[in-house]
Amino acid sequence: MKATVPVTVAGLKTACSQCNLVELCLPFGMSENELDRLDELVGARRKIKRQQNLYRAGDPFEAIYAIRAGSFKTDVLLEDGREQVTGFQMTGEILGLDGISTELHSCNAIALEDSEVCVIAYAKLEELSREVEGLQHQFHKVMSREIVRDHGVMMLLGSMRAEERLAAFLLNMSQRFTARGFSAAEFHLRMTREEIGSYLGLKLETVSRAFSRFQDEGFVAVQQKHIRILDSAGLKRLIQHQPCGR
Amino acid sequence: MKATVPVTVAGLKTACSQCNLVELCLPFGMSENELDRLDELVGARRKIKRQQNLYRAGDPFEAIYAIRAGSFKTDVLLEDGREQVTGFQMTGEILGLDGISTELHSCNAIALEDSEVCVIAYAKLEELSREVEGLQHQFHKVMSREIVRDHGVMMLLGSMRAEERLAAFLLNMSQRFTARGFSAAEFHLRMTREEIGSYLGLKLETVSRAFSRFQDEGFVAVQQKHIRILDSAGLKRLIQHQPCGR
DNA sequence: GGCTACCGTTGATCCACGTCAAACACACAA
DNA sequence: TTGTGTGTTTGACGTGGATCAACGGTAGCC
Repeated sequence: MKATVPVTVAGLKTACSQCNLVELCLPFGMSENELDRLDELVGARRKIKRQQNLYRAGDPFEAIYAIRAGSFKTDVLLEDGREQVTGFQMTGEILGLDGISTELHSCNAIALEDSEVCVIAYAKLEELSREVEGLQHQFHKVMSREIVRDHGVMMLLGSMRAEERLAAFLLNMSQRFTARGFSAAEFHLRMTREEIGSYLGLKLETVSRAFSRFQDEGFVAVQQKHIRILDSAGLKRLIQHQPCGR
Repeated sequence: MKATVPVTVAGLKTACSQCNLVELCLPFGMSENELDRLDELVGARRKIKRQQNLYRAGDPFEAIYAIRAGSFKTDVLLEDGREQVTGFQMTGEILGLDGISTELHSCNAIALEDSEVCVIAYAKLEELSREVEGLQHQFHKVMSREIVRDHGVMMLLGSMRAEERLAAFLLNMSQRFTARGFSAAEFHLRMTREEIGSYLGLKLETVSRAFSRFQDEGFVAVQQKHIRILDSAGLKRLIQHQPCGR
């Protein structure tokens, strides 16, 4: 399929084998031979502007997406307009797995900044993963990891207090930035307080107050979306010692 | 479909092709030929007594499990003892998918009643699903469905009020009993109020009060764990019209 | 059949977080 | 520069669900 796309320099750039996100993404753990075959898989790239949808709930499912640059949120909407953010995704992470089950996407994926994704035709992925064991295995791991992550979010939402949730969120972001070679202590959040709140099951005012409290306590320095973590051990302590409340 | 496969008594007992749960379980959508091959896959069965663990967080992951009889809960524990129930599973549903990502189970699976599962060696499943397209596809659907389900739970936990959560829970249970040929209106819950509460992010007293309220309003008749749904439309209405609260 | 432990219900009170409201900060356009 | 809009912070107040406590029902077990 990639051969059918008129390719030049742009085409070259899509090669997974050349991508520095390999170790975060689908190709992780694959041998060089396998990686070469993988390059067949990734067709086009697609640029998504800030605030635009990569896909919407109800869209027919045809492909999954690997984030090459930028970041996204996924959310589900209730008919009465309530929004639940189900996740924030960064480079190297995979979007669209929700669509496999019904062949329709079940949530919305929206770019938090101008972003770019690699389009992975799903039919082709299934085909290739029947031949390439490493790909099959890694794909299963990616899906399973999403399930485990979701269970962690349930823990957050079901059993933790507001400040614990925010602390867990910040530590998680920090860890993911680290994995991408950025500072663990200082980063820029691409989402609003309202989006954080929706993800954490809190109102934006509560998120804002928790940020202020963390700042007062010396855990973090907050300047709008710019976060500096001053005492990550303190944040970790916060998570375990609080009585629940729910 | 069933009639065409001649099997010995011993074979009968494990054969997926003979199982009346086929249309709820992994084999769904597979052709007859494919089903025959599937019978290679399901090794032993295992009986689990009420309150016993099928597996625990931290156990090495080797197999996934299809519930043949009975029901389970899965939960994750925080170090300080807080429990979050991440799901309730019934016959035909698959347990253990969380283990693929790290090759360790990340949650506990506990039988809510004396139960029996089919043990599906994971290595064998990967192998066979490289050969049997229908199995591969169905397996992916099962994983994806779990992800979608989890997003629904996040919606519950993050954006719904106590009574909405319980209404959604009851409707979900009803729908799943229906899919298994049981009454949609009358069923027996195998879990305690505390477990329901943990799943829904509520305290057991709140669950109990919500049940009482539903009974007062004529939505359901509750007698301990025995539930009769009198007005499912009313429950559905409850879910959409309430202002949020969080 | 009666004991005992667990489970469920209900009431009174409390508090974490939601709601409402006002002010501020920053970005971008005219 | 001023305006306009979106996002953030902070305060005052209200409330849904947690907590604490007492009691009643049911099931498992001698």
